[in-house]
Amino acid sequence: MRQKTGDKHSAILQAAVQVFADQGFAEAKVAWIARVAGVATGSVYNYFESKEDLLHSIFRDMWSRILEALSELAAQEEIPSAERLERMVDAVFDRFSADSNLARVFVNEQSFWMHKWEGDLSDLFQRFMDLLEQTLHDAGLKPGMDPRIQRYLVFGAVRQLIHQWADPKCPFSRDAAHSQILLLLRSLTTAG
Amino acid sequence: MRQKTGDKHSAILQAAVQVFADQGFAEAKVAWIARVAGVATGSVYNYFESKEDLLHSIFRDMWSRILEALSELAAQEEIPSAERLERMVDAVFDRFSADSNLARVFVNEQSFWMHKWEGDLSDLFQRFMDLLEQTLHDAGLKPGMDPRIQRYLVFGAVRQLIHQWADPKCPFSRDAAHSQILLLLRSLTTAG
Amino acid sequence: MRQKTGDKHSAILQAAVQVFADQGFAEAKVAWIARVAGVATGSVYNYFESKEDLLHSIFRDMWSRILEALSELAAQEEIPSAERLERMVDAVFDRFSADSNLARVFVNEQSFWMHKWEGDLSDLFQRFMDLLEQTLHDAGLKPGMDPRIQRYLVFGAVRQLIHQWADPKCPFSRDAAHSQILLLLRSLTTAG
Amino acid sequence: MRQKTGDKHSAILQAAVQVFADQGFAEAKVAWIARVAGVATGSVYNYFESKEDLLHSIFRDMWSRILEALSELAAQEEIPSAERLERMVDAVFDRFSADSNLARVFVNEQSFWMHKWEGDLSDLFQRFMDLLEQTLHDAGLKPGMDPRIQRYLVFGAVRQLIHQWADPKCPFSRDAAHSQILLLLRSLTTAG
DNA sequence: CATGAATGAGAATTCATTCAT
DNA sequence: AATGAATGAATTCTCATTCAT
Repeated sequence: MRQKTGDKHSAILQAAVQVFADQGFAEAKVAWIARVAGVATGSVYNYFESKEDLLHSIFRDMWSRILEALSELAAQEEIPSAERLERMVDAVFDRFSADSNLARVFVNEQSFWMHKWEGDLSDLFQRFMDLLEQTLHDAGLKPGMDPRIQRYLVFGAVRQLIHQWADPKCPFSRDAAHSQILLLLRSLTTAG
Repeated sequence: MRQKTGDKHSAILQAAVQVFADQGFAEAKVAWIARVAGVATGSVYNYFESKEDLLHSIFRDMWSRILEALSELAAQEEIPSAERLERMVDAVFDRFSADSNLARVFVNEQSFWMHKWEGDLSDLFQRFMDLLEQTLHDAGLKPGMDPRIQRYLVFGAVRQLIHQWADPKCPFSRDAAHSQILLLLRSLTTAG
Repeated sequence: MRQKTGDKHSAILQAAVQVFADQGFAEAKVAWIARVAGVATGSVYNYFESKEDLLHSIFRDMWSRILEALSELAAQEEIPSAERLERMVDAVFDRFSADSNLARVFVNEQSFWMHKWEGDLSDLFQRFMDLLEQTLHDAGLKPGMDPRIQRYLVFGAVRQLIHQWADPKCPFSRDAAHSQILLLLRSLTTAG
Repeated sequence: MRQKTGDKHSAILQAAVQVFADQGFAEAKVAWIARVAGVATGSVYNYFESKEDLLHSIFRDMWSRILEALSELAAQEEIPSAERLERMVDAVFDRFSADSNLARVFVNEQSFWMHKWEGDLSDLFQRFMDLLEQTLHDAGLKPGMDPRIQRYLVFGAVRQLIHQWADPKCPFSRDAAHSQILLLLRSLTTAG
């Protein structure tokens, strides 16, 4: 049963997510990713430029999907802005809940590589942060709060919860994490 | 050319912080750290077991100092608990404000390595998180908020601010960052 | 310049024998072995675990072949036992006469490494010594001689002749060496 | 209690014998030899040129002492030549029985280094072999036996017994080894 | 496109030796 | 002579990447 071309591309990506999550990018071996994906080592290079490109693709896909979801949300003006904020966070949460390996890659590698790569990926992330800022602003932050800075606080808080949740030894449930982040969001807005 | 004077141990550690910050741990070369420290390559191994031990020592020193400062704070019962919380965050902030290279190492490497090392270092970090939880509890979180989870939100928020602040292109001042994190803390407590 | 043809496994082994013979195991460089074998340094590690594994493989092959020859001999019960003993020694002699580099590796490294490795290789050597003991016993040692000990004397004597013979400056011929060892064997047996 | 100068020299030599026996020359660390000898690393170089010189000194002392003993023996013309041969072997045996670490160094390193060093040490060994040849000749080898070659057989046989005996797992006693080598010697001479 | 053996640049680490004290 | 921290050359082994098939 031959795999279709498209399958191989994503099989490799998925394998890379798993191996990067387990070993970290630096320790991950391309040959091992290929093994996990069920292809030959050389085949990886038929689909990706390099090991680094693999990570880059993972991040690009990840942020593209997240942005796509968030852009839809942002367009739905009938939703109250406070609820839009919560739904944004939900969307991010959902993305990582669905794939704890991706969550671990995000947590471990994003800081370093997003800083190192100065290209399209930073733009994607920037758009995400801008959306978050706008939404925070619309939701009505408490007096004195600067959405340009608060967005980082919110992002950092969510990132850390994802970090904990992606750990198999995490003592609290996804739902508990989720409700606590909502409480934080509400306390930041005048409504809270 | 044999260097005898000076504290090589610290010189190497400091050089390592700088090089790890610039290149990332994986890309950092021991020979380059030695060069920066002004010692021979082999001398690094007179003071540290391995490149990884270098990073471990950096983290141990970092968390030891932070914990020391926080332990003092925690003991000062005459300070109102809400203020203690703010001072705790100040202490962490101060530690990294004083050394932006250390901040970058913290931001880029902590997640991965703290998970990989399961030893004394995790304990140190755990004690930090426990202190944070206790202080949040004492400060009086809003109804429904679980200090076991909120501590991660607070830690993540602070971590992210440090991340931004350590970036030379960061558009806001350390003071602005600081006042915004205080606003967040206050909004989490009933007082806010 | 990518070499595809030929048996790299053997080429590397053969090169290793030569280089180990010339430089000694400790002084031999893997890169040099690769050069002699006409392959890239890294290719050595496609076929062998380590430099030590290279030596181990040399010894395993050597003893396997010798044991194979001796086992055949031992099975031929129609040959008088005294002659079997001589033929055994011949077989060992032939093996090393055919490859003086192998002889030098045997002479220089066997004592140390056979003691250091406690695994399958020792078993192989043990079987060789047991065969020798049995053959000495069958050939009829002189009164008072213990085959459990005499086998070491015989082995040591043969080993030393190989040692001398493998030296380019050796003043006597292979045949002279051979006839002298036969005289010794005969003097050990009642027939002598 | 300060050590006298002479003590340090021999303390280092003795430590070197032990460490070379345990680890092999190549794996032995000068720093460890110094530790065992109870001196500083640098002190080794006050008494010896190099690590290799240490081994060289060990061999020179060893062969000097052996030759000294054998020369005495050779001079005692009142002793029957057959007995002189046996006493020669005894002397060699005694030397190594008294120091099993020295025996192991002899067994493991002599072949390689004696070949590598082409100087005074080879001469010493040569004189030993010449004495052995002369003694074998005097003792009266069986017809057809060439003392130029038989001396190697005898040397190799004795060397191998020393090898076995120096192994802690050796199943036979020193005395058994000794009596078996005497039986071999006797069978080589017409008297046997 | 698929394969996986071959490549070789690169880096952490070791350790014999030196030398300032 | 004694010390032991400092040195840096040297080497094994790794692994991302290539390319002949």
